[in-house]
Amino acid sequence: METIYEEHAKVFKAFCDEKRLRILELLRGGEKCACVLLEQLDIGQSGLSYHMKILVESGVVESRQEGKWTHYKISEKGSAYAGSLLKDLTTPNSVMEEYNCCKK
Amino acid sequence: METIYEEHAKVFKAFCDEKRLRILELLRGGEKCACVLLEQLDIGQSGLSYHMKILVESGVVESRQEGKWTHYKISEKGSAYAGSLLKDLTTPNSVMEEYNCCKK
DNA sequence: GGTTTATATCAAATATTTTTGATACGAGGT
DNA sequence: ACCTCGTATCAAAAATATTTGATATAAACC
Repeated sequence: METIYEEHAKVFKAFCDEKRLRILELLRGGEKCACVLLEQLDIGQSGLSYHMKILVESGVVESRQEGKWTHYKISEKGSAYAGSLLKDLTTPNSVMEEYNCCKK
Repeated sequence: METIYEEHAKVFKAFCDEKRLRILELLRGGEKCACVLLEQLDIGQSGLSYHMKILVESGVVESRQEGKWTHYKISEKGSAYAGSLLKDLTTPNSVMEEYNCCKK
């Protein structure tokens, strides 16, 4: 089992690595097959596979199999979820009472 | 010097760790002094300091010194920036031409 | 001046992530 | 069937991140 924190962290892992940000940048240009990503990035095949797995697991990227090729694109739904999660995580929670320990 | 990718990654590091997500959750309840965070979290003093530094550097949290105490709160501006950055990083870029190598 | 208290920084230990090369698997083509 | 090609997975190495305890710094109080 996974805590809710780990689950949330997984979403943002997509954006925490230079290589993955480069991949996302390429995918902003539209769906790409792994071979295109491979030739644009300074990265090996197994490395790409590793990062694509993290991206897909974050929900921000979705993959589509076509014969032996895998195509990747940014998931609108997943991105929207990440955005609204970020908003949730940073929006003041009015239910909780404000209190301070150490105001003199 | 830092690449734009590293700079962006830094922002989202705030959300990629369980401890930091817990801290953000506490800060959603309003500004907190480090001592309050320390007693709520299962974490040592230097560990808290380490995570707060990452949070502040991400821009999502801001700190305020008051005598010997440090108070932390979620930065509205920083959070908004993170949100819009996330949106940018996942929004299709119409300038770039779509192309695929391997459609048979 | 000293003492106490809150926080930051350092260095070492530990844990996690990323990279790399080898191998396995599965889909097409022959 | 075999061969090739694209991808995933594994295990080991390398790189980073996190935790921990010790020490340093700086503010407030005596």
